[in-house]
Amino acid sequence: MKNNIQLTVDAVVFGYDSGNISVLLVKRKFEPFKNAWALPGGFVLEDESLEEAVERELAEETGVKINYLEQLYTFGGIGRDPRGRVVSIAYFGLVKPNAFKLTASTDAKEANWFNIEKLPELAFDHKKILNIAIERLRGKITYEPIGFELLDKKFPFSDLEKLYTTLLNREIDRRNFKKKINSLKVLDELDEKVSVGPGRPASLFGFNKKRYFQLKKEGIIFEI
Amino acid sequence: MKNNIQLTVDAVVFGYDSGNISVLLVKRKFEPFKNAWALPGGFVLEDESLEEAVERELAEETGVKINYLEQLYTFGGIGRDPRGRVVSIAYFGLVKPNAFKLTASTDAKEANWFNIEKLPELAFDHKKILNIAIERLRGKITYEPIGFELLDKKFPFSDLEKLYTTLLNREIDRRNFKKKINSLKVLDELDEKVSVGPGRPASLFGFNKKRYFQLKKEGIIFEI
DNA sequence: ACAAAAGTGTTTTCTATACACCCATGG
DNA sequence: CCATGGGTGTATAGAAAACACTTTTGT
Repeated sequence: MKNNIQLTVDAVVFGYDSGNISVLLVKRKFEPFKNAWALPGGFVLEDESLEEAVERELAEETGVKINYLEQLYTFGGIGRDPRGRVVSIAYFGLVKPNAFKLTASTDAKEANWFNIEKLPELAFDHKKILNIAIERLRGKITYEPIGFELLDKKFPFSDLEKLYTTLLNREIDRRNFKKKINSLKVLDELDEKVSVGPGRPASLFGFNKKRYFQLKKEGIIFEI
Repeated sequence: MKNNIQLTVDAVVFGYDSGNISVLLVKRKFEPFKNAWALPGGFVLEDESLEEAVERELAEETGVKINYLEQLYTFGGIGRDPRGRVVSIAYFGLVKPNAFKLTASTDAKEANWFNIEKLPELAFDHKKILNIAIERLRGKITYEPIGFELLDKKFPFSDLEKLYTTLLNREIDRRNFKKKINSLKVLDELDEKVSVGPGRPASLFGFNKKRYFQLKKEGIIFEI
């Protein structure tokens, strides 16, 4: 009954900042695919859960602190790793902009952020995994209020709007969008304004975690 | 880098017949959990894909011919198998009533169908897996026209209606339901009627695969 | 003063829901 | 002839979509 299948985890971690969706990649130090960019990840240890494995690998390889993590899909095709049979459980993660900016500024490291429109060649079948993750992100954001996971604790409403237009790649009517978000009651308007460059200063919003988790539990469909 | 993690697949296969949703279980012949009911499944071989493994195990253990198969979730908790670290990739399957009836009638076998409301104790964490699968089935049927996978090629409209009322556990207005299904244009009305017992004979419907796959590709949301 | 971004309501259209009676057959 | 299940349309309410101007700041 013993098989010789190796088990890995891979993480597709998205970050967002002012109109750019980026994904976290690491440069491979060893063969195969030495020097190619790849999703962070690695072998699962016998005494750790899958989630622990993902978090450990992310910490080791990138130092990025994840904000949201869910299982994406398991890839088990026969020829996907030249070293032999390797099955990989892919995870889908989101980080807040501060984590994002931090690592992004730590240039010249072996980990880096790439705009999802401008990706390098990827090792293994990681391109395929990434595409599935992007699809999931696009899909998920329309029926679950997951977008907040990518924004700062306090954010102007226009950030949220820009996130949706970027991700869905279409214009959104600001008034209708606001109406819909308001109807969910997940946003608390704060007594604080922020002003960046010309234009009227924007109120900052926070999101109401309690209400948010309640909606998630109800499996809310909110169809942007 | 070698780990000692074993990899299995498990299948949650649903069948439907006249108001009953059933799931396919097998009785375990060996320890651990000898004689307990469990999801069909087993170890993945090194030279087969995950889907091949599921289909092989299903054929070996139950003889049931699957009609629809998708990956459900991967379970990798540390203590889930007393034999050691075993990670299981669970699949979600649907069969047509004929396959369903066939095996159901082959009584006294080691494989059997159980109404999802009347389940026995299950081995391992299979109860948890099954619950997640049921959730997925309920959810999926409301936003993807997946229900047809559980019905015969030709079926009276009332079968479809009954499937939905059973699965969603609420009454559905027949006229509104018909309107909604019709608007998807996935049903072709056939020039054939069937009559079972008293009552007006029902027209038979087939479903339009072409249109159906097109909708699936579009990720249609149809919200029953 | 003007350019740039934020903020705000109303009308129209479409979709969802509620609702009840006639039809065709078997017994 | 009656019990059983199949088949059909309309009116109302609610949700989504279309649509443009005013406010506040920086330069």
